[in-house]
Amino acid sequence: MAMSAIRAAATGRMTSQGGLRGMLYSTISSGLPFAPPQVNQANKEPPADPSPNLFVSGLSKRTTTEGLHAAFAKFGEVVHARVVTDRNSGFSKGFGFVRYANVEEAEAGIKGMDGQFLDGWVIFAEYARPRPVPGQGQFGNTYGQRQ
DNA sequence: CCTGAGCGT
Repeated sequence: MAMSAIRAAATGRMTSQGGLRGMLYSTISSGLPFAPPQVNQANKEPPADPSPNLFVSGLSKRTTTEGLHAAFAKFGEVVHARVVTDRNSGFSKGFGFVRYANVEEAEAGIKGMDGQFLDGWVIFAEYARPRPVPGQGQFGNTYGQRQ
């Protein structure tokens, strides 16, 4: 019904998956105080390779790791979840990462939480990109890599 | 911490 319209507008997938990410804000208003970041709908960029690692964006500044974990735990076993916060101040950057125990759960988590409301903001969930790598990094710690 | 886009301490 009405939710389907919001769902479609939130995900922006409709028929084909365009590469639009940042497009929605907290409220769907007719007049935005500032112009939208991008209107590039001809961008053909594949989301990412299927992995248990999830990249969640569009989070509220008040959303924390616990809220993210609790939200995604409903669709699968969340091994680890983290909301990326600024190292200098410690405030949320507005996005985070969620790692499921399996890729199927990750897919279920995406389909379950992508375009949904969390803390009053529409969040976007997609597969996270593989990190440069391990061992020779800056921290040299086994924080979290691909399985 | 605001303008919010974006792939991590």
